[in-house]
Amino acid sequence: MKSTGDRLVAAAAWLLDQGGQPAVTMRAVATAVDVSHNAPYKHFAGRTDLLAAVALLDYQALAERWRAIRDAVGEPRQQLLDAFEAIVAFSQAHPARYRLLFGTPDVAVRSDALDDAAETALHAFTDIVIDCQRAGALPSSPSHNLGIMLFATVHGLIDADASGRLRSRTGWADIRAGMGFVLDLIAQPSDPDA
Amino acid sequence: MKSTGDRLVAAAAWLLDQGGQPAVTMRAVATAVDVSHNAPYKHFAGRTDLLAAVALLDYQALAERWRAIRDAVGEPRQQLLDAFEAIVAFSQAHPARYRLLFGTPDVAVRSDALDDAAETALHAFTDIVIDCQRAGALPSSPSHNLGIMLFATVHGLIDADASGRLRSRTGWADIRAGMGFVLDLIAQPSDPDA
DNA sequence: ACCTGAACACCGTTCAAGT
DNA sequence: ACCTGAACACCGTTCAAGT
Repeated sequence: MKSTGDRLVAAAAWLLDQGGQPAVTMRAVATAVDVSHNAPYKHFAGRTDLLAAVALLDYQALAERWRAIRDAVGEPRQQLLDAFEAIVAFSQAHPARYRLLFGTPDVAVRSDALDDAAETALHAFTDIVIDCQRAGALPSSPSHNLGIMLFATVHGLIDADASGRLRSRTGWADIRAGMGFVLDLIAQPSDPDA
Repeated sequence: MKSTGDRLVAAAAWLLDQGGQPAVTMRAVATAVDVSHNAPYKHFAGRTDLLAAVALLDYQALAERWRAIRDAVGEPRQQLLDAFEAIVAFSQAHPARYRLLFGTPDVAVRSDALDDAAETALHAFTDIVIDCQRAGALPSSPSHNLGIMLFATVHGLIDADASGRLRSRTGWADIRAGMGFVLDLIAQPSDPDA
């Protein structure tokens, strides 16, 4: 049986999926777990802390997913496209939770543990970028710069898509098409080591 | 003398700058304008409508700014960097208002008028991209695709910077450095028409 | 037309108890 | 240790009046 704390986090995640941040009231979370409206305060300091707990789990799951993609067999370039696909899929299945992870925080959901988890996730992503560089599918710029630039671009396209400003302007069927466009733009025209 | 409606919009923008979305309560806006707590409802349907009015003005001002940059004398590539600089400066001076324009909306602030204004602003930005293409400073990909991709990337870097995950990972002094990196990555290695 | 005051149904959070 | 019930100071929004 899961602890009350765990059940509160799960309920908060579920409410985020159902109705976004506004739906995640402490009272609704408590009701979903069948405790009194203020029992959550015995497990979390407040609403911000509860949301941070949701974000922590999602960062960890995302890092895990990216590591699994990298460990699978396949071309690095395809693994990078799979990594894009993974984050795009998450952002579409759980928009409010995606925003909690990568959106500019309105209510600052920050902590050292959370920053570490975000760092670890971005590290798993960058590892795939590094594999692409080694395979000659991406230029040999500093990996951290290239990694954060590529992630910034998917993130930007995700936001543009979510706000409806992507499809109408570009003719791209989806964000995947956009990232293919980006990779083609920056791919080495020819492998200098070949 | 400005109308009460205009003064409410100005007060909302000011409150966004001071304390972000949470600070923009209808009551605080009303108090700032010295009217009763529900007078705003005689001018706007509700909080969402008031925020939309702020966003509309900001979209228009941004479009104006980008047009001015394009009309100034100078190299297209430098104008593009100036365009990046303009949006970065706005995001740093008015983070909550920037989020209102380009962040994924938690409370959907949307309307046809707002979509049009956003479209117009992105158009002004893309015009500068087109000038760069004509000057051979950017590849001749479809301009809409290139424009939205470049905007997505600045936006992503702005979010990464705002959440503190930029400087620590890349060593970039600021977002301007990041966009210089991006332009170098996708710039034509040599002008084929030269 | 434009504004006010009272009121309603919510919130997050705190406090004093209960078992 | 973990939970409950009452309470406080807020919200957005609505309604019935006022000028």
